[in-house]
Amino acid sequence: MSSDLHSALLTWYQRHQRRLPWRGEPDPYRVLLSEVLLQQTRVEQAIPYYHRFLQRFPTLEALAQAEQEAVLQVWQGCGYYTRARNLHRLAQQVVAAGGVLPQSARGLRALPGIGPYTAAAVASIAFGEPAAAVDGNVRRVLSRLLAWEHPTPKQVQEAADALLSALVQQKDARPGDWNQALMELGATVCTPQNPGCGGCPVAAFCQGKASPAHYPASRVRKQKSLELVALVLQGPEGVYLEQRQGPVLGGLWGVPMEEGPGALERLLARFGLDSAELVGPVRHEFTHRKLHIRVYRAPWVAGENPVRRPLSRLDQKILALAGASPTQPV
DNA sequence: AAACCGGGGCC
DNA sequence: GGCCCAGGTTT
Repeated sequence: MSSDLHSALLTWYQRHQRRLPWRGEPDPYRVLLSEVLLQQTRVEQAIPYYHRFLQRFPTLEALAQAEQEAVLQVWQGCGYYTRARNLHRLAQQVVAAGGVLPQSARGLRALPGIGPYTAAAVASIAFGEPAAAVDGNVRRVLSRLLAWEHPTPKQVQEAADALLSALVQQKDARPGDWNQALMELGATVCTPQNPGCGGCPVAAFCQGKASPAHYPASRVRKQKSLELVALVLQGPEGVYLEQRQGPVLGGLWGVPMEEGPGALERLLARFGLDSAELVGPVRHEFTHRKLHIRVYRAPWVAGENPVRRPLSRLDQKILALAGASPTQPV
C-alpha cells in the first residue's frame, strides 16, 4: 500500500529530476554549500552563486582561511547574509577540529547555520542517513496528500518520518533520493499555485487533489513602511562607505543612512555639512519591510571604489541613482 | 509560537 | 500587489 506510493514517486524522480550542478556530487562540502544556498532561495537563483562560490572557495579549508569580507563579496546580492557569515564560521570550526564534516544529522545540527532541515538534507544526501528533510516543499506536498489545512511543524515532521521509515524497510533504500524526490515534486508539480495534479505520480494517494489550493493555508505576513534618508558622499577617489552593523545587512558595506524624523539633519551633523542635494527617491522591499529612501548627495574629501566592498542590492540601487555605481578597475 | 532576516520570479 | 522560495536564529 504505502510502498506503492514510494515506488511511484521514486520512479517519477528517476525520470523527471532536473539536472542540477550539485546532483550526484560526492563532495559533502558541495552538498552542504548547495543546501545553505537553497535556504529560502530558488534553485535558479542559487545556481550562479554555487559556481561562483566554488570557484573562489573550492574546499572547506579554502573557505576557512578566507576573510569574512571576501566571503560576503561572493555572496553579494544573494540575500540572507547571515548564511554566508555562518557558513564561514562553520568552515573555521570544522577545520579547527580536524577538517572533517560531521557525518550525522545530529552532528551537523550543532554547527552554525545548520537547522533541522539542512542537517537532515546533508546527512541523507551526502552520507545516506535515513533522516527526513522537511522544507517548504515537503510541508506542502504532505499537507495536500493528507488534506491538512493547518499542519503544525511537528505533525509534518512525524508524517515525513513515517514515510521515510516505511521506505527504509525496503532493501537498498536511498533516503537522500527520497528526500529529494519529495522536494522535486513540490518544486515542479505540486507547486504553490496551479499544481499539475494531472501529471502527478502520486495523485492516486492524494486526499487533497480536489482542492489543492486549500492545503496548506497560507501564512499571514505583515509589511511595515519605513522612511529613510541616505547620504552619498562623493570624493575624488570614490564614495564614502561604512560597514553596516547589526542584524540588517550586517557585515555588508553601504552609504550612511538614518531612519525617521530628523534623519537628514542627523546625517548632515555627523559629517559637519550645511546642506546636501536631493537626488531622488529609492524604493526597496524586504519580505517584511517596505523602505522609502530619500537619497541626498554632497561632495566629500575621501571615498573609495564601491566595487571593492560587499554591497547589498539596496546600496547598489542608491549608488546607481546618485551616479556613483561601482566601476570595474582597469 | 511568533518575529525577524533579502532578493527575486511568477501570477 | 500577493505569494513564497530545498530555513535558521532569536525572542
